[in-house]
Amino acid sequence: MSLPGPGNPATHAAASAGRRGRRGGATASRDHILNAARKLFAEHGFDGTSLRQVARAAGVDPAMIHHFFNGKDELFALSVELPADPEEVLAGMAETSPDQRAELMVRTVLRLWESPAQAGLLAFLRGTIGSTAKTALLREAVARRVITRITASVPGPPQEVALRGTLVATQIVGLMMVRYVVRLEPLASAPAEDVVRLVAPAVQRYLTGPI
Amino acid sequence: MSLPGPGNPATHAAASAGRRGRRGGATASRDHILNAARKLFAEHGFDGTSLRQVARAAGVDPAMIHHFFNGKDELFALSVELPADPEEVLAGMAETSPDQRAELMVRTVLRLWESPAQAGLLAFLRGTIGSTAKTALLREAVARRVITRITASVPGPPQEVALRGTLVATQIVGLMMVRYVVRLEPLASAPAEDVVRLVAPAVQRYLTGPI
DNA sequence: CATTTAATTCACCAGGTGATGAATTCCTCG
DNA sequence: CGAGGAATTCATCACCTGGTGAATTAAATG
Repeated sequence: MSLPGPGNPATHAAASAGRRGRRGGATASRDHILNAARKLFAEHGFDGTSLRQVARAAGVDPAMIHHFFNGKDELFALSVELPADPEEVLAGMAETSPDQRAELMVRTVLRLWESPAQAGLLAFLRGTIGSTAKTALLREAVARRVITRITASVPGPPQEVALRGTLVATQIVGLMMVRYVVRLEPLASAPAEDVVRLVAPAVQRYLTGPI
Repeated sequence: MSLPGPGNPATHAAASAGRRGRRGGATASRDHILNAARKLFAEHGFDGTSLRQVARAAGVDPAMIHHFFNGKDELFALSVELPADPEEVLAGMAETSPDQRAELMVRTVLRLWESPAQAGLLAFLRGTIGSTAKTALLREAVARRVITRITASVPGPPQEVALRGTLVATQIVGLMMVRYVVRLEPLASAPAEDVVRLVAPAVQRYLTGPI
């Protein structure tokens, strides 16, 4: 509740319910829609969220969504975009020595999930895991983009390095699921520093330890 | 494709399309429906699967589902039931020494996911992660039932033991997600023995190692 | 054989879905 | 001031959803 940004929705929308035509003053409906969409997509996933729900939460007529955005897909895409550039983050990975990469990875994951991106990430996860088709896309993206960067310049035969990459994924994905999706206590409210101290060693072993 | 059990659906259903009333011979429609439901729920989750899809895949009139089952919820429940009794499995956990429990856990998880229960487990995961309400239920169940069994008789202050439990969950959940839901290679097709050898130590460290 | 019971199909219902087009009102630019 | 464009609402559309009730046919039971 109480995100920063445009204030309480449905203020003049409620005041002028049933009245047609343009409202006075600057409009914030687009932002209201985006905020409501972010929240609802994060809570119920793509299929579980209807445009009418979004419109209701934003205090806005359902048709406005089609006025500002081209249908549900574009709304989802625009409300889910990450604030950090993934390429940039991943480039930083490859530039760090493999021996200290685990700590950087865990730190990065925590920072990302504790930023305003959390709603978007949740929406992305929920929407993606919900269907096999989207899961396949995720698999390709993760395999090609993420895992190769994470295992860059890790010594060993390629097949073994690839295996290390998926094992690292195992630990990182599990951390995200338990701490941010299912929210199991006491891990969910443990300080970030503690989490880094606890799980980075496990990640490091998968990445460069004995196998 | 080609599960064991009742043969090709839609055989006499297709042969007698449009003809009303009871068919000759023994009927297998109930099993056809259950099989189709298992598969579709596993692929698309609860909300992502419609009764009409199930009926189409089973080669059966949609109304048959309501004839054999009491609505979508009962169909889901009956098609998703686990072959192994969770209580029994978890009891076995508590009876094993904490020092060897990690290997047993990983073995058990792999055995379960490589059994016919896989479709049901996938359906359960997809259906559960898709909505916040069901995620909350999952959290309660996991916290109360599973984690306390897993950490039974692990030495240390309760708060620390609880933390260990969630860390273990982290690794186990990540393994399930990467190997069975997202199916990242080469982990997805690695032999079970290799997986046990690779991830059981990490789990064991979380459970009884230094913290 | 007659009666009951189960399996199957069909024709619906009320409600929700994403989407479209017209009508209305206001702001901005000339 | 007048014209055009942007914001807003309303009334729809076609489709899909889970679910119900009746009609038809076969099997099981007496």
